[in-house]
Amino acid sequence: MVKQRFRATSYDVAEAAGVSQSTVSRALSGDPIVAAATRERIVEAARRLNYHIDSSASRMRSGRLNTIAVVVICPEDEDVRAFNPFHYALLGGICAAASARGMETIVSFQGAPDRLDDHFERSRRAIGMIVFGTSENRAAWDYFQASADDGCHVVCWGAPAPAHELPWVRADNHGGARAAVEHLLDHGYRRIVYVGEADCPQRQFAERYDAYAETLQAAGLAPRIMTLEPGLSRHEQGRRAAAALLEAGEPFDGLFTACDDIALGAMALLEERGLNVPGDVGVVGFDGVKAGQFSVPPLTTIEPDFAVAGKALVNRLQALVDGEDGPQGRVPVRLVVRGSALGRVATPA
Amino acid sequence: MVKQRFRATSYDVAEAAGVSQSTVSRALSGDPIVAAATRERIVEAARRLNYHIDSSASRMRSGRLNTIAVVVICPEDEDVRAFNPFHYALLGGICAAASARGMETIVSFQGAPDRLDDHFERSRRAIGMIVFGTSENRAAWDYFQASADDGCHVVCWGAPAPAHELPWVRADNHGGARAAVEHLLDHGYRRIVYVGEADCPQRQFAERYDAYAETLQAAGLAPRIMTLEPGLSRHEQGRRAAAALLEAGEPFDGLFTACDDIALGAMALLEERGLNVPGDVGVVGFDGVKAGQFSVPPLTTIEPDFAVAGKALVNRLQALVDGEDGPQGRVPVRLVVRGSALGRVATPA
DNA sequence: CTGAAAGCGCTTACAG
DNA sequence: CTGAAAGCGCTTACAG
Repeated sequence: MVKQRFRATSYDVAEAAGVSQSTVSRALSGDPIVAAATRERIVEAARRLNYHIDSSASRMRSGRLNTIAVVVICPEDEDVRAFNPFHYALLGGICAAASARGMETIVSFQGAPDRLDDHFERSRRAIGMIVFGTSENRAAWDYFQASADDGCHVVCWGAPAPAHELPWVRADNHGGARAAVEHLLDHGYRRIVYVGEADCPQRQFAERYDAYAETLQAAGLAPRIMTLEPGLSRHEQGRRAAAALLEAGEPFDGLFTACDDIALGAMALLEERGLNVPGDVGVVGFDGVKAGQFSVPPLTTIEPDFAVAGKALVNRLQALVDGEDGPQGRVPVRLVVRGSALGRVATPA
Repeated sequence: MVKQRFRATSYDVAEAAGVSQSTVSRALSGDPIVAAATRERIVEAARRLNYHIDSSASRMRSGRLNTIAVVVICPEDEDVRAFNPFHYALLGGICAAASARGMETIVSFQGAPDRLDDHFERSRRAIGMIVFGTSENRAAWDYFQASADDGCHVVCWGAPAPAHELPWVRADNHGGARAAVEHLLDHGYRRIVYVGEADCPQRQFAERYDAYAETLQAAGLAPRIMTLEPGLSRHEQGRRAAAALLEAGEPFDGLFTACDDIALGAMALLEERGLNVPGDVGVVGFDGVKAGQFSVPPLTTIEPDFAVAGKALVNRLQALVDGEDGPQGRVPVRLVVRGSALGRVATPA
């Protein structure tokens, strides 16, 4: 219970173990040249004195940083409540992957245009940055693109805008969208509309649309897109898109949406208007967010492997820092079948 | 686009500005004693050379750390997908509060018993730790309790076990639970059951139960509790509890649950069994998680102020480090009225 | 208001 | 296999 005021240095350990300070440093950094018996004495003395290597001193002398900065781009108002939970799962995957590689993660949530900050690498706090989050905050993405242009090491999830040339890691959007559409087709849905954007800052959405269109055409069916109203939450965009589809009058019986939040919004509106999901309309989302487990019906979705995504981002950043400009990364996805696209119910008329 | 190999030091800036290195250090650290004209020359030179203070060197020399470690306790299998989104919102609040105080946050997700780690403070990476997450991972909580006993500075959200004596910050569970129960009463519900635990490691749950019971008794009604099956997800616990209530046969028309995920599970089961929420049963949760916005009906809940919670935790940790053992913290909550407790529908019989 | 100098606690050639 | 010594890049008394 006693808080220690005294903090041991490597000199204290050296004295206690009867060796020089440099030998302590070698022993505790795992240098195999140190004799086993010597190492044992040193480790024991360090334990007794509750000694731990001072990270600042070690970093300064060695130049090795062993830290990654993770920047989560939020909406400009920085409201984290409304934030897409997909990004939180990705954050967890990145932190776990970094930890598995013996690296630490400095995490910052950035949104407000006047508070964007990329000092991490310049001040030698981190070897580089992993950036991800909402593609809506254009100012933030432009800012970190500028950081990269300026010599910082930046890797991102997604890569939002065509103009942005950041090294990226993405989901297998093609395979995922194909699996989603095939799932709908297999369950008898034929008039399947894509809800999202085909030509938008969020490149991943465009990839999902392309694979959707290809898969439908391969089945001899025509693609159809319902685009989103800008400036709204994904959920609200989904609601409005579904409403617009009903208003348009053109019949449809399936929705493949650019992300889960859009799907949840669309489902809610369809139910309100008296349509049954999946009996009248089948719905498949993309992201694997937790809320989809609890919706009524539970949402069938495409879920990226968050652990693999985290590893891929960390590896890519390390490679970039090491000067290897490796290939872009793709993260595998899987179809999570829940209740929202289990098949049409034949209705009279 | 050119990556700079050269990294300027304060000596380079000194030379460029025609002053000594110590003056550069003073000017850039904001020491007001430096003449305005000198400071200007220095700032300009630093900008030109793209100079930034080396964080390791600064920390080593000054001893000031300016970093907080944030430990998010996960389930032992470290599956971040199943993780309560409430904790993510709290994480965001903490990072924002730290940033507003000019501090950085090292974030780690810890779950597996053999990978628990509290080296942050010992190795001078951080001034202390803010710990929160699932109360189910007892081994992890015991571990960080031991860290605190051992002299580390630890502040937590909630404080899970009675045996744990960590400094904490908690929601205003009393006020929140009272508001929840009063909302149910105001909308005509009379047989209101608490779903959760009254006597459990999660102290916050106990506080919510106590206020629930008090409020009911003040209205001349009898409290009733339906406890949870251990070892399941909160959602599944909610389902089972609702099923058990139906089986018990004793009539009820309202549920106040210990957290939102329990409420969502309970609502799903009630709907499956043909009961209408809120027409037959009113439901109010606690946490303000996003999934509650999208459930059918949307979940009425008690939401803590995440920004205030983050600030309170950061302040409390700083005070602890400064040797001021201030009072425990309470974070205000607000009732978020959505659709799940809008009133009974009078049904025949 | 500014400069010369010491020193924070390590890692790592270099020498033996 | 181990030790003596230099030095990473700052901050901060001390002197002027």
